[in-house]
Amino acid sequence: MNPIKRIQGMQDILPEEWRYWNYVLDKGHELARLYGFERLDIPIMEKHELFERGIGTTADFFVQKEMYTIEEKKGAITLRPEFTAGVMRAYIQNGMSSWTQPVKLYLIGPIFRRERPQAGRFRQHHQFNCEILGEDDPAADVEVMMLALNLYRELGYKGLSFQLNSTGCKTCRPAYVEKLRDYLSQYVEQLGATDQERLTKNPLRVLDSKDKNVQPLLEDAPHLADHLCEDCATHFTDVQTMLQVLDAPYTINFRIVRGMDYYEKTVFEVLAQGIGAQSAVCGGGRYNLAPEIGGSSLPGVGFGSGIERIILGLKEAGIEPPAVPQPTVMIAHFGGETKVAAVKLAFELRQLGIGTRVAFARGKRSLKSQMREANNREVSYVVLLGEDELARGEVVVRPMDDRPQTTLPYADLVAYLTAD
RNA sequence: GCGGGUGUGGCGAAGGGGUUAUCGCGCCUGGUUGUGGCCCAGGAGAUCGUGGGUUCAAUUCCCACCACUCGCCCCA
Repeated sequence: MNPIKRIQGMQDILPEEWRYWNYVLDKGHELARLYGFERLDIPIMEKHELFERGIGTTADFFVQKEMYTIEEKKGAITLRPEFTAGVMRAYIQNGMSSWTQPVKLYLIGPIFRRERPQAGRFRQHHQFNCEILGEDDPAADVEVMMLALNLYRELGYKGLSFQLNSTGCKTCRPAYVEKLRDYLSQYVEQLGATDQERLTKNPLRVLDSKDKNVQPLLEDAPHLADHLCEDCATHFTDVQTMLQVLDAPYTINFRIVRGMDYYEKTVFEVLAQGIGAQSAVCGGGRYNLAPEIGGSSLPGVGFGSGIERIILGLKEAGIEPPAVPQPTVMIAHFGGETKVAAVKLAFELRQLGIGTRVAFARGKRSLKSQMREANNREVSYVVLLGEDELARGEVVVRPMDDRPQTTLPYADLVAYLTAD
């Protein structure tokens, strides 16, 4: 029988990994609260149509990333490949427009994309996601950006900066896209097959091309930032002004064009080292996608950050999170009556908040073996309950460091254990 | 979808056409009638990824497949 193995691209998160996870998640919760974001959870599956309409079928993301979709009698359902569309659905469905605006939400959970896995990229990964809904103030853009930046800073990342761009809006983008198309059309011959296809379907994406032959052509390409309408231009300037005041380093990168169709105005990424060939730990921007999924116009801004990638970066930088604390006591016994007493004592200690393990054994088990287990588990004390001790109402307490062991009345045990 | 790399006890590795497949870590037992770490002795644990081919003989050579992994693309 071949052992059954994990599905490709999916991970087990083992106990030793959890100290990293807890470190990151605790900081995420803490910052979210500090910035006034409230937690939202949504289902990991939605109707396929939500993503189809929300993400946009011309988006590379939608076209190339296979989603995990199940055909059901009532229509196709899909494991979420991102959070934003589901958040918008939840906003509309739960009538959040009647709440005090803006609504600030954060989410933590798994995301599924059927890509070929590699370092820093998985088919199931987890994101920490923050969204501000119902607000078009550029200060909101800056707030989510700073939340992300401070998350990484407080975790211990160094040398962080934003890659920033504006993708304009429905008013100014079409005119720019035509200019870009005209410009690029001169070089059709030199474009690769995918870039040629993009030129017709979504010319903006050519700016993001990794094709080394195409990159030189982009040197003199028109920049969207120079063709923004007044509203978008002001917005872009305001964001930059605030980032400067906050001493947040950023680089304007006209090639940042994100993969989802719904972005407008601000788009940004935060790059990090040490996550394989991947570089973005965080991507986000401003959008207005409620109309696509059947709601009224609603501005939003937010980011998603890959938790696995944050952790890879931490490891690369040699940042050590605190260890998960272990129980401090292990109770050893000699079976029979003494085991029953050990089990009882363990529950009493736990009631008092003292982390306790009991040595398990179906039959006889040597004290040596129990001591070895206690040593491996790094408990601070072994409490020994033998026949004699039980009869006399005593316990032997054996500190696992250099201190001598002592025999105590049962009643004095807690005082001894909590003394230091 | 396309390329590269790797598959040998639980984990990490070495090896090599033929006899009992090696080492380290981990695990178990004993040395200590009821006392861990260090040391010593012993022990359990492997269809050498799967299938086929070559050969008197394959875990070793060849082919295919599968899995894992890294990269392209794209993304968190």
